Amino acid sequence: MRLKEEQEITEVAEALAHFEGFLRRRGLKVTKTRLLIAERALSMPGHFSATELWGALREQGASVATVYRTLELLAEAGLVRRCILAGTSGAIYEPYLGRRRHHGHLVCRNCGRVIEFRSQDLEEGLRRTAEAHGFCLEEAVIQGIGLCRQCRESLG
Amino acid sequence: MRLKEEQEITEVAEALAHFEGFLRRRGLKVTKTRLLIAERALSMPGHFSATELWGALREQGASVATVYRTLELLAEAGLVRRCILAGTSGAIYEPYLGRRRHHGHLVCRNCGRVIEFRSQDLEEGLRRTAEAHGFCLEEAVIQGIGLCRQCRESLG
DNA sequence: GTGAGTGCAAATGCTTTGCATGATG
DNA sequence: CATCATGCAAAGCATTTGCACTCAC
Repeated sequence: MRLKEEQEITEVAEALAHFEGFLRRRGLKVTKTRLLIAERALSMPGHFSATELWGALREQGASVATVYRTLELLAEAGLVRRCILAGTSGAIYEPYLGRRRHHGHLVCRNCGRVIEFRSQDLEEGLRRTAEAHGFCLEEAVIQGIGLCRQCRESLG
Repeated sequence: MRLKEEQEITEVAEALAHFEGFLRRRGLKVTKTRLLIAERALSMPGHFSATELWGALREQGASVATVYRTLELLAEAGLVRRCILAGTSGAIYEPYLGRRRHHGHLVCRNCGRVIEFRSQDLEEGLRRTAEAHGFCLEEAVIQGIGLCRQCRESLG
């Protein structure tokens, strides 16, 4: 069995290859900057904002504008997901690779903690509901807002 | 059986009473401006942005700042829900009264149409998942992004 | 009367855009 | 070598904040 770290590296590499294919299919250019941004974004350990990603890249010469433009492409390619957490005014993204797909979020409204859970069954239910409306489901957002165990106790 | 319109008026009136109680319980003041904004927000036919609501109120002298401040209170009182639709950069709200509670959204990524569906069963599933993590679920966001029937057909 | 609420305008922060320059196919 | 991508800086919005004035309690 491979180490978890190796798996992740492989996963990111595969995703980058996928991204290259996506760019070519759309007649877009495969540039160093795009690959740089994509790699950093896909290697992020969890949720991140565009500004945070930029912070991790600006020393390498990437501009905010390009970070935003590339995040959009990554989202369209399905490699990154834009998600919505409580209390944040800006957009938050997360890498959306194999092992990370099909999860939902439980966001604590008190401490901001985010708990991830497997959401395949709920997504399946949502898919059926969508079909009943003639709607073709491509992506599911399943999220709960409330209090995590700790805050539940500390707030009484 | 009462007319639908009458029901809605009653519903808004009840919600306003609830809001007053909420304000008093929190030691906040019941002001004309707050009630004005609340009434307009709760009477909105569907989803709206803070700016749209302000547009419907500015002639009556309410300022943007107060609209934002009051929307926050309404959300805390559970009378308005902040929801997340595709493609919008700003926050979108919706009245969240009796008949409208417990629904999810299917958002078409092509035309922007929003289909609402009853989500009680899915919410129940989410609640169980949350409990399993010791999380106390207060609000559920269940949403699908994809293509509506029309766009599915027209895009081939 | 007193403290909270409000309007106003300025500030902030995130995101997008226009344009000249540079890299890719 | 024609185009598309990039960086930079400026513009655009949505949202928040500071402050003097006003109103609910």
